[in-house]
Amino acid sequence: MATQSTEEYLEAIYKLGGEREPLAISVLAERLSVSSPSVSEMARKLAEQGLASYEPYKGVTLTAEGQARALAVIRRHRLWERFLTDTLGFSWDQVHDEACRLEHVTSPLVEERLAEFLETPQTCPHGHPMPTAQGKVTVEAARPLSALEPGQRGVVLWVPEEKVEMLQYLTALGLKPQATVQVEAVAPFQGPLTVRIGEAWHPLGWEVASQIMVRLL
Amino acid sequence: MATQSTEEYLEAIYKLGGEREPLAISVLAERLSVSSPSVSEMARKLAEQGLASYEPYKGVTLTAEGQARALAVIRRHRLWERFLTDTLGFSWDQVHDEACRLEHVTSPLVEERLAEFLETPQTCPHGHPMPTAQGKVTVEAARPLSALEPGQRGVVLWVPEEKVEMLQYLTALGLKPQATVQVEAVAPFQGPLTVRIGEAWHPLGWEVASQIMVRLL
DNA sequence: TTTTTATATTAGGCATACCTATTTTAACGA
DNA sequence: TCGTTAAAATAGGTATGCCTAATATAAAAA
Repeated sequence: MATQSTEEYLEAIYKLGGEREPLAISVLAERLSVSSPSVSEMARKLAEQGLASYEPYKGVTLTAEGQARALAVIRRHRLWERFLTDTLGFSWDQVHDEACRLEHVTSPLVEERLAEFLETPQTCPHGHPMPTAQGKVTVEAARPLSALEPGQRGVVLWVPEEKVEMLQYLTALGLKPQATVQVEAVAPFQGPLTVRIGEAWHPLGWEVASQIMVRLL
Repeated sequence: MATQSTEEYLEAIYKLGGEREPLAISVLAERLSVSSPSVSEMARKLAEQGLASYEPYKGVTLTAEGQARALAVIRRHRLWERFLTDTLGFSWDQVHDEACRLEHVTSPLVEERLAEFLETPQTCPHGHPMPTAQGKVTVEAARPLSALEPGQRGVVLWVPEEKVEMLQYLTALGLKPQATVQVEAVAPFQGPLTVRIGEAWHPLGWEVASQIMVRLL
């Protein structure tokens, strides 16, 4: 049985792209707020358990089994987020931390019943796609809002889920999944964008815009 | 912050009566399925943290703070049990183990919203009373079904929550909270009872009957 | 090619929460 | 009162998952 800590590593590796290509130890350490030696050690253990492949100095990559485990955890996380917002009435900036704990104590049976109760949601409240119970996930082709040219419009697909202050800011702007946003202007040198959401125009820092993923209209 | 393990000890001590009088180390060890030395050690730590008073060879008792913590955990446990049965449709024999894990990862905010969503339930599915958010609990005066004389009737108040097979057996008998049961006969020497539930008569082992708590009618 | 620098690993420790084996305590019966 | 016994304490050890400090590696710059 995978420990809570193991699940957190698998989830982080997956989200940082380690299901595709070797992920640097330092990147993982940064994300999990632990030291590099701790990550090295865990990488070795994940490899021992067949959940990751790991070559010293080369980084860590999930095996098929590791990916499946990671997606199961991510599915539980996103189901709980939906429950917390849709059923208990939490705002989308409150639910990530709660779900981070609930995801590790959820049996497959509770996962299944929860999904039924929520009527099989297709995304989390931040727009990220829901992996299926079979461990598949379909990620829609997306580009950052910052990549749009002036005059182009996009539909928001997803936003970062773990940044509380940014989520509160995006709430104020109305920048949530399904919202339509038009880029009116882009300042050079990765400068701020001017975007229109509904009838309102807003300046938007490039750094923020680069984290809002959209589908081009 | 109390660890998960700490919470489990507090909960077990409370349920075994250690909120009233010193509880023997061996009783706690048996309940938690750990060795006596492990319990001794944790008893000392609980005392250090001000959650229990502990005198070697005398047993362990919860302090006011320890009781409050224990009741908070028990409240979360019972709220999750209600959620799992009432909202997700689990049977009452499936929910204890799930709730045992969920109870340790539930913030006060989730606890509060969950209670609201469930419309402030007064008991768990097994009939045990719900502690309030303020850490108070009212336990109705009860006696075991085995203490009734032939001819006496009682209303089931609560049954053991953690014994899966017994709960399945009680389901078949219809012996659930609020059910009325009449004792028709009691065999001597702690022998089986004959009880009537609705129109049906059933033999009932004394050991089982002693764990069904009722209010005399 | 050699040196520098960033990154990662190894070495050695710590806290938690368990364990078994051994010793101590307390209570009870002879 | 003394010896026996059951319960609980201490002693010493393990695995997990962290840490810091020191060392090794690999990649980039000189």
